[in-house]
Amino acid sequence: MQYWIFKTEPSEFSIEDLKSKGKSGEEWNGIRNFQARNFLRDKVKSGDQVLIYHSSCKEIGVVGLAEVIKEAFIDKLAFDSNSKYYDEKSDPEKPRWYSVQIRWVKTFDKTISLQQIKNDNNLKETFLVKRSRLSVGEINQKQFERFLKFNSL
DNA sequence: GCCAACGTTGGC
DNA sequence: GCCAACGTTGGC
Repeated sequence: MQYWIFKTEPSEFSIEDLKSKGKSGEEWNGIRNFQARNFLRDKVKSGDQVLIYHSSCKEIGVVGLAEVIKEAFIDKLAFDSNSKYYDEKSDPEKPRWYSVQIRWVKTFDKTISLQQIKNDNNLKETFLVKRSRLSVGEINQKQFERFLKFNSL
């Protein structure tokens, strides 16, 4: 079991949008950063736990939990010239970008704010603080449990 | 809306 | 393969 944080702008796609997709979940697509892509393509596995983080919004922070229900598959938006995620350099014979499927598990009662994360000795070591441009990143079990504990406080 | 940080591109 | 220029992210 591995633990991840996926970032999203709630004005584009929020945890409530994910919740509305129900058990079949939603494709996590549009990731256009190579390191994040490598995680999605090579490391993220079915059953992995995913914390959802809202960025570029009023209440920045970790807002809930999801889980992976389908491992890496090709992100077809890269081939759609009408999509904002179109990438002319992605060759259908040799796809560049990948998605995974996740489904909503729970929405936290209260957002765990970036400020709280920065103030926590354990959580301040996460990529949310250290590598703020990365949109998909791994956290360890201890950090994951710390997030859940924050929620239950 | 500003701007610092930083990932990506492309010329050499 | 270096690195300057460029574009984007994301907190404030």
